[in-house]
Amino acid sequence: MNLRDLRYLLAVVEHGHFGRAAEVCGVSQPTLSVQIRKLEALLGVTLFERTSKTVAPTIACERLLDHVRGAVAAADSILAVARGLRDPLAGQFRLGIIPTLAPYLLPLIFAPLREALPALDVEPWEDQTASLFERLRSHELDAALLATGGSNDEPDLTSQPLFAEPFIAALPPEHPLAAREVVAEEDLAEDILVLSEGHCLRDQALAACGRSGAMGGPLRAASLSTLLNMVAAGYGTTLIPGLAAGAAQDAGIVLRPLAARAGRTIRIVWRARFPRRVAVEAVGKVIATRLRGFAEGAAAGTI
Amino acid sequence: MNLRDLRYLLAVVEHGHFGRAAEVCGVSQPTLSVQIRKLEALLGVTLFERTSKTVAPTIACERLLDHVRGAVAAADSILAVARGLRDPLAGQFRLGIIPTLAPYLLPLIFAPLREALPALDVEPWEDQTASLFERLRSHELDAALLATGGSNDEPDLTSQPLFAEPFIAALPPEHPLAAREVVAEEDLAEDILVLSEGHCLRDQALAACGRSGAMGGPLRAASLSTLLNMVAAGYGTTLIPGLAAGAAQDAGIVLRPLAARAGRTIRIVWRARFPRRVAVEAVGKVIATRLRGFAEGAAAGTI
DNA sequence: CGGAGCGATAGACATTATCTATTGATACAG
DNA sequence: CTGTATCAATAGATAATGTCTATCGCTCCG
Repeated sequence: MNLRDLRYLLAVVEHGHFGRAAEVCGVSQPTLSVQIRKLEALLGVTLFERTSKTVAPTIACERLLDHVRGAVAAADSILAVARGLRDPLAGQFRLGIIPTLAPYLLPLIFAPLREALPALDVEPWEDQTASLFERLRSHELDAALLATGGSNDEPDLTSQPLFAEPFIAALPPEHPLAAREVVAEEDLAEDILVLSEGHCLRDQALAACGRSGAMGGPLRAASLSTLLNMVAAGYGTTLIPGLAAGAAQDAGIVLRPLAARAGRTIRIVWRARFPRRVAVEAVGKVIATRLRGFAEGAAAGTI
Repeated sequence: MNLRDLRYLLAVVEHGHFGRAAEVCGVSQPTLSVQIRKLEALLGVTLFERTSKTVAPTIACERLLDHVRGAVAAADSILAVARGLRDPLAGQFRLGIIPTLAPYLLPLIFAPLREALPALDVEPWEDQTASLFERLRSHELDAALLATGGSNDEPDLTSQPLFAEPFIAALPPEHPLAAREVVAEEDLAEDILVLSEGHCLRDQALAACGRSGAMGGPLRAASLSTLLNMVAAGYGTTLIPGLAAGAAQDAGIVLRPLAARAGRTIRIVWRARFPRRVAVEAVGKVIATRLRGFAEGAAAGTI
């Protein structure tokens, strides 16, 4: 069965005349006659009672009409909805973001995203790196903002760097290192506090100060916010990402630039075959633009 | 857009695999690939994210899925409903019947019709001849039981005689003619009562007794039932159709066979192009069979 | 690095739709 | 009652579309 023939059928019902129905459908009258006959053969039902004067739908035809109209309407709605889905810069866009980035980056990019891509409905999803990779692969996310990778160790995923985020030394006010203008990464190694496992920042912070393992004990913060509170309370030092500087200062923490300028690169990652690459790149561009010049200021301690 | 392609789409969504979906659809894998691509081009939307491992529907595709399923379901329902409409001996059958026949014939044929054509839903419609012709022509009726015609004066209609219905003289008990065994039609002419205009029986009764006009006054019965009451009350005589004999006797009327055996032929009439001719003929056959042998008995006064 | 699995592509072929021209039936006017 | 007009049906040619087989290119995996 063909939707075209169903439209022919409706046209004949509406006009009660093969010739005029054909004209409306943009085909010749014989075409309509033939197709209607085929439809009748397929359905096993006579659809019209034809005379040289009138073409009247049979009772069977009338019984079918609602269903026919339903099918045609559904088909039309497919076309209509598809038309609304054509724009790759419109509709849902599920963006994963790591927890050490989300609370500090999102407030900065929401407004620019809304301005630059008003039709794009960006839905943020906060989760740790490994989980974001999973969700990317299972098509639950369209893209993710991560601080890892960049190499080609994920062949099915593509990424693009958006901005560099320097780390900053975070010290309790009474800490000896707080007296210095610049802090060497290695000097933090001794009493550094880190996030719980699974946070990429944990590994990066340890790597930056030259430690391979983590310090023991229960003092592994589950969130960066908790970590800041712990530092402020004098439990130790830490490295924080540049965008968290404001929150750290609010917590009463002393910030110092790092001697070797350790940091991380925030990248946007997506499936290589994701068809709305333009949306990914548009979102990436908005973020990169918003964060332009941030790295230098943050690294220099200018918050 | 094509329903076939929508089914292909659903198969790919269901199986997440072009090859298996193709197998299910009974076509080759390239066919499916091509048709899906065409559909994507038509809709302007990428429907699947393909890798060598997986075929995942895009968000746009998921947004469309409900509508696609709706269209396919509607198409299937067309086929299903049509299947139920295939039998010409099933479904609605609107049968017009003239008022001087309906109340006496219907009780006789309901049971046989239900037995012989259990799936046929015969809907009787009582109206005068002219009105039945109109409704036949406007497709409001599928067939009609009439006592007129039979010739080819209605080129767009066809008819078939079902049974002969003799007229019977109906007399008040005290009427002089009631003394006779057989009444001559002409003897009724003097004080015959007839139905109001529009009833074919009126003209036929007048013609049978050799009168062209009707008798004046307010005594034109609107229904045969009224006419019988009037005769019983002694207002005059009349000719009644044989099937009404029972009702006439119940009213206390004396019945006598007619000398010249005047009568009418009941025919079933339908549009020449009506596609369910088999249904018409089946109904006609049931009626004719039920009334077989009736004419002789009625004419002889054996009720 | 080679084979297996998968979707995409190319080109031949088959099916289906559509067209023009015509027929046959019917209604209407002279 | 005959010619004309109208309409759907039919025939045959042509165009459009779908489908097939064979093959490619990519990716993953041993």
